[in-house]
Amino acid sequence: MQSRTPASRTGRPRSAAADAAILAATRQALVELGWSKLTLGDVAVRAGVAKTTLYRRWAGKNELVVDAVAELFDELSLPDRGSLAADIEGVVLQFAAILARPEARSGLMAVVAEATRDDLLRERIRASIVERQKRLVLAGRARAQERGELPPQPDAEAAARTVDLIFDMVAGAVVHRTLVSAEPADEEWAHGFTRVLLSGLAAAPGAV
Amino acid sequence: MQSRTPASRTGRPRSAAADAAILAATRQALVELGWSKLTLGDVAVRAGVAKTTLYRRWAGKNELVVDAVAELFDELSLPDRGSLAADIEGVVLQFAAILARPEARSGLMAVVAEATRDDLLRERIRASIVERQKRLVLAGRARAQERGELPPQPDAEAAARTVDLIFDMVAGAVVHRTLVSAEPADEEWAHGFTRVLLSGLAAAPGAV
DNA sequence: GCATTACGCTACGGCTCGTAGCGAAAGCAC
DNA sequence: GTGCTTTCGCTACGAGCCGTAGCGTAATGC
Repeated sequence: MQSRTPASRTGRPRSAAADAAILAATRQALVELGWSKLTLGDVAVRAGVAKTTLYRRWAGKNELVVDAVAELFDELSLPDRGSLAADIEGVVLQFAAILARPEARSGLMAVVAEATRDDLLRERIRASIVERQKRLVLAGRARAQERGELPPQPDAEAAARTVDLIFDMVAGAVVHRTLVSAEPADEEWAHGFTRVLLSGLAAAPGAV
Repeated sequence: MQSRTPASRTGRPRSAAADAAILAATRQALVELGWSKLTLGDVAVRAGVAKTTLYRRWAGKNELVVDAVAELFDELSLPDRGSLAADIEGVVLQFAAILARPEARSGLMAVVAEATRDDLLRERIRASIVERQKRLVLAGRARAQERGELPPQPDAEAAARTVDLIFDMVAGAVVHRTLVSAEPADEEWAHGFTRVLLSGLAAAPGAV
């Protein structure tokens, strides 16, 4: 979390239960209050912890919310569904399920907005959230190449660019659908999205 | 802006210059301070206006920033570039140019995050920002169908779903690329994106 | 002129912030 | 057990911002 393991072998250890309680209280406060009305004092009361304890562990609201939201992405996994199309739909639906939670909706976008002016915060988000998502894209792509559904890309640099592009397309579309358009990214939508992503617009725009 | 035109035919009229000064000051404050540290008192000082004047016109920080950012989208247009691919690249690059501005980056995502808990705010964003973007997608699609690049879709409901999907894919990808991945959505990226959107992943994943 | 509305200015209570200081609690080494 | 170290809960504090009220003045239409 806060990367505190170097020194301090003696003395009273930090309560792991307090960490869990604080992060859970943060998510609860995000649901009930939203980002802007969330205060650290309120979180401390909800968690049954002194406000000073909170400030000893996190630098501020931004870092706290990033960690609280990051835990929601622990459940991400990519079971092999047999085809590239099915794998993509699986990733989309898992991501959509996380973004369907109100604590993820109000928290995630807010910290991304703050990260536009804070490089350390953006790196924290990248390491604890984005990287986990990207791993799913990499895994799905590797499987598809083994199946022969996608041609191998020997050029490492070009392959990295492609993965980044796909990742931005998948994650961006789900986020935009959920937060801006405010419509659910359900199975029907995921199916249509996968069809366009795989075959393109010109291919079969009619059928669903 | 604040949709104040119904009554009030007499009395001192509201200063249009003050509106412009306030919105410009808001954008400047967004650049220098970011969303979370922006205060309405500071904006009032920058605009050379009393703080009470600000509160008479806008309900709060959210509404003010939406209007300030919305003005950035006035420049959106879609000149006919002769082909669907070129039109898409044009839309992507125009959207990317707006998101390259720091006042758009920190402001837009923040209000979207707030809108997850405020239906009126989301409607305000939809009407003043999203709708303008979507019009470009609709125009590009209509042109492509006239050219024969895309088959016509007689089913109105299915056509609307397709437009929504395309819109979420285009806008979402640019936003994610710019804000989350924190990489520029330049011409090379727009080119690769357009190729995937039109032809799909399986088609030609190698060449750029 | 008169009525009406917008403006600038000042002042205020209320809330949150982030920190300091203190005594008590919970571990480890001996 | 006795000490040493670190964390914890609690209280209190100055600072800053919020959103509003009140008042006198400025700019319109009639």
